[in-house]
Amino acid sequence: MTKPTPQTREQILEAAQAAVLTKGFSATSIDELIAEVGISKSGFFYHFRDKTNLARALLERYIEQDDMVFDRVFAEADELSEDPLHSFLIALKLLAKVFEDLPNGHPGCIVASVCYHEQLFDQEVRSINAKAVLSWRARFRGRIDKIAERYEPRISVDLDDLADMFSAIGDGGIILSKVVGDRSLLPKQLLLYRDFIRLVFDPA
Amino acid sequence: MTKPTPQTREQILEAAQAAVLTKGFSATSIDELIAEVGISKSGFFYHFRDKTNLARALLERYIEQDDMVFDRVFAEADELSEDPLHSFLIALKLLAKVFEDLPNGHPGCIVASVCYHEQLFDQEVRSINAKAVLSWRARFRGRIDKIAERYEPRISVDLDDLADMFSAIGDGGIILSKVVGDRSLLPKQLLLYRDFIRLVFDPA
DNA sequence: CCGCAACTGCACCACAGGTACAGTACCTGT
DNA sequence: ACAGGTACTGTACCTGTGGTGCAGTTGCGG
Repeated sequence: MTKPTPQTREQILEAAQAAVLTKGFSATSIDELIAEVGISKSGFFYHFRDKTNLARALLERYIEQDDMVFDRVFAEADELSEDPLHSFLIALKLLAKVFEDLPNGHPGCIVASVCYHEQLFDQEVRSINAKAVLSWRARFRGRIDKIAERYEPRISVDLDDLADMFSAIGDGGIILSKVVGDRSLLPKQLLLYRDFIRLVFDPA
Repeated sequence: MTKPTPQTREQILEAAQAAVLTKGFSATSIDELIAEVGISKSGFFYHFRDKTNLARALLERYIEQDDMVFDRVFAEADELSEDPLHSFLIALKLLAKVFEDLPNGHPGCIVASVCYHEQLFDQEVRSINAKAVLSWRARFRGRIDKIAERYEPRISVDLDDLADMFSAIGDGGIILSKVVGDRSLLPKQLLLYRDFIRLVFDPA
């Protein structure tokens, strides 16, 4: 802990993430990463046993960062309202704003990228990926449960599906934004999800 | 036209699509494709100038097949109801059923795959990809416009965003299904989009 | 001055993508 | 019957680079 956490490893991961999200995992060469970071090939293999190990680290780091954003946004929203519905609606608005403020739009979701490379990785990486999506479901399901305790839904909906819808809209919105080249599309989709939640639960 | 359309080319594309969707484009080798189809390397290069050319063909073929499904489903729905809202709701239900009936779930969306490989391809491929998403927007926007002519929306929504939401839910739902390994998630998400449309426009 | 973390340098191989061509089997129009 | 196109096969060859192993080095904390 006396060490400031080896930053070379972090630099490699940062470079790898950007490359993987724009060209795919296999097309991301180790040579290119070490050139960008300024280390030797052996230096790379000191930090990562092999390329698959890099993939796992990349995925775990992405999920961790993602969770931190969610934690922060939900905490902030909870401070602004005690009501579970209003807090959730505030959180979604804050989240939309976070994505809107990213200067070049959302760079891409590693979970989605891994999904479209699944046969390249071992069972463990795929299982980490699945666990991440299920943890998002659990997080949103928890919020929605508390909303449903207080507000009668206007239509009958499965609450797991409603929770999953966030992940779907998120990953789908990222793809939309990237493909069309319009970074406003992701936040707009999140706000549409917010409208749906409001229509389902808000009696007003 | 007397020829039954070279089926070897189609076999290559079929094998390539399955491989690309599960391992990514770069990890899909020409050697592996020709082994599966049972042709020689020269045979491959007779059909495709290079690998990029294969990618373009793959994308164009996917978009074409996708459009055909949409055409069929919307035509079927139009026969069942003259009302634009009801026809749209029927179409979404039919579409959910189409995906539910796929024995192994949706194999993946080439548009999304290309999106996560963009730097690998030239401007033309990326432009084809963007055009596909915009054509989905136009298709759904057309339907939604007709609904909005007859039904006053319960909340104020941007109709382009509402149209885009289908693409987002579709691509996001595919990822969800693939990652969690539950093929029911995609159709469930489509039905949730249907619920949203109903809540927005249906006065009942 | 020991020992560990964090590297560098070098050698190596398999294999993928791609090129170049010559040859062949079959079908079609004239 | 034969000219010519389509749809290939076979062979040879070249380049780049991904992935790996391992021996050696540097610098810093204790």
